[in-house]
Amino acid sequence: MSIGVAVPEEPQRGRAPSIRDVARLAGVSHQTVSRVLNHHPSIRPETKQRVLDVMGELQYKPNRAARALVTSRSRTLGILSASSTQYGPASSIAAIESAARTAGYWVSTANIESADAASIADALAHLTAQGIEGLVVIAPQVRVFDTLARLEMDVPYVSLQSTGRDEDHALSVDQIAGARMATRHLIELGHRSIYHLAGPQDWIEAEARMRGFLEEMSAQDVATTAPILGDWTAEFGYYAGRELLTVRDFTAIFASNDQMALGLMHAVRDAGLDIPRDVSIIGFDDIPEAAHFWPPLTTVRQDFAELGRRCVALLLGDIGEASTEATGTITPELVVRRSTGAPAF
Amino acid sequence: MSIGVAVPEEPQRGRAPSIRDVARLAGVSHQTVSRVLNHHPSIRPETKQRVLDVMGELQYKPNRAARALVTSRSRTLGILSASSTQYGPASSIAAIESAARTAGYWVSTANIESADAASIADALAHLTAQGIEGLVVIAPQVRVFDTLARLEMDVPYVSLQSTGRDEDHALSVDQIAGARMATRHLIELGHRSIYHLAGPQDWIEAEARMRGFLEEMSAQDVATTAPILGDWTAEFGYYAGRELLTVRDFTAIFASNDQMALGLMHAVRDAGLDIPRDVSIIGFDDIPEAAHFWPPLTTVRQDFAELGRRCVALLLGDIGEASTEATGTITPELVVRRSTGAPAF
DNA sequence: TCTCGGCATGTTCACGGTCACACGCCGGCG
DNA sequence: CGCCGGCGTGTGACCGTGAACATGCCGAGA
Repeated sequence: MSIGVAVPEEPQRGRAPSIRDVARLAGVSHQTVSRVLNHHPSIRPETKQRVLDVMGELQYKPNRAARALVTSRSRTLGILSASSTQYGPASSIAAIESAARTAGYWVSTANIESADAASIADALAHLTAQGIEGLVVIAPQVRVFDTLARLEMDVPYVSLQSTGRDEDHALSVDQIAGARMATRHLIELGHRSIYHLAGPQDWIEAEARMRGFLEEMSAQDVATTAPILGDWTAEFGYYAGRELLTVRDFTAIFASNDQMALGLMHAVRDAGLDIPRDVSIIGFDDIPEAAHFWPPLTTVRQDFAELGRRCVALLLGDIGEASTEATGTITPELVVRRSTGAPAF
Repeated sequence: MSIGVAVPEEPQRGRAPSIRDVARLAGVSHQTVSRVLNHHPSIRPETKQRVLDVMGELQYKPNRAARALVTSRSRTLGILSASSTQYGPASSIAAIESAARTAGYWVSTANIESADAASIADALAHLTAQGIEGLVVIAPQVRVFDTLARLEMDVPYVSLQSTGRDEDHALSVDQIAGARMATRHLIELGHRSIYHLAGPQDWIEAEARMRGFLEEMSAQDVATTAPILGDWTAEFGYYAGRELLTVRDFTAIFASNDQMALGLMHAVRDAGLDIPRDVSIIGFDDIPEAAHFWPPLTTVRQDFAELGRRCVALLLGDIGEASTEATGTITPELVVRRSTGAPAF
């Protein structure tokens, strides 16, 4: 297979039509055209129609750069993302893009490969050089926000978690509740020795899920061991599982995402054990593949798309575009499949 | 968990510094500053240094909009994407973004949810309204290119496959070879009744993989049945598998991507059959999870990142940015795991 | 009837860069 | 000795749009 490039025929009409071209043909001033574009109220309907007709005829399209220059508004949102190849982040990104587009905004993405300060600073510089009006961070947020502060950027940003001080802007997406649901499910099945395979702690979601786990465990008076800090990958889940199984002092594991759960299941099977008879495993996210794992994975579904939409709503509200106080809780949902069951003990 | 917005303290310095501000403080004309910015050769080193110092002091950052306006170059690449939540597309997108950034380009993405013409046209309009200089399509390309032609857009675009006429620009990424490798692997194991679960046919990759399958089958003189056209999802693989198993006149299936392979494996297990003893299954892509499926999936690895990089190189070459004739073949690689074996017959 | 205010529209300027051209200086060459 | 060309720099125009301000007209109120 190959890659092809194609350059369509060039109409050779020098330059794209500007509002002045439209104005000339419509017999009005360029400002009138500008008013039509911006839905100014005081325009006679017939004038407006005439202008619109000419615009259609000329295939006129407003020049974004000129507009951005004069208004000093880019109408662009930036996304700073890590591991954008994973289902969760990718879903949120898609939703953000979609919501932004609906609101007439553009989205520009910068991915970081490594989470070091230089890489973050570089991505951030790239985004701000573009004059983004808002920033969504889907990455190790703690470090990003540090960098953000150090760079003295004055762009409103959202994370998927309030850091505590910005509670007035908070929109609850209750991942803690999701983690508690998962944990409670295991406890209700009769498990008392439960491990938690957490995500990287500078990801606020990971931290929240871990908090939910610990809260529920202590609320139900179940003794708990220190969570294992993972990196979201199936690979890590696999090796962590192998490690854990050398001791095997547990009957269930709550993994912070489905990929790590998958790796765990692999390790458990490798050890010749049965899921869920010997070990119950629960994940988080409900990626589309989870229903087809072996066994189909019990997990917690989150609405990534809704998450993305809310991010955008919040940002735009902050920019002053809309006052959608779209507060309300997105409740995750427990999806019980076949990877969890009562302990054999 | 919740979402938080934060607006950092505003330095209230009215407006960002422009080249004229820099010029004034450096005691030169604004044009000299511009020359420094654009690395013009005829500048005395000491003048240049003075300007650079002032720029640092003022934290001067060039205004992208102003630049784009006067040069009529946006330095932005567009990505039109479908199913960007899948591993393959997401990986390519990330790679494209990274390569573009390195070249000083921005990337703007538009996702389409449904592949209907209206949705495609909308996304395309959004991207062109932004003045993109190049377009990467990761979507049902046939329809996109139709729309592109109908809209008379004059933006260079790349797809992951030459359409045949643009072979001069072709960069071979041999997916046909990959598909042939997969097929040959099955045949060499002794399989003679092999199904192919293909991807949507307006995705050029899907079509190429199917072609590879058919080519190899006929080259090896193995009778073949018509491929089944899927939609890339595990869900589809599962139902297709259930359907196929009602007849069970095959010993192996080549799925066009790993997700569909996963669904197939699920269906096979549901039928109480063993993989690979009763049915061998091979996928395509080698998503990171594939190694942890049950059984670990034999598949064909593609270098999505390299693919993305080449796309960008090709586009920039076409824009005239670089003349990187980065031709060369990206060869996919067969990864043999445990989901394939000799037929039990 | 005169004034005033609002509507519909036009004129001019500003936004922050780049580009084309002009200018003074200096050394080389006819 | 005068002309030419290149170097380092400055001047002014221009890109496409939106905002401030100006203008003419018309109807309402004094």
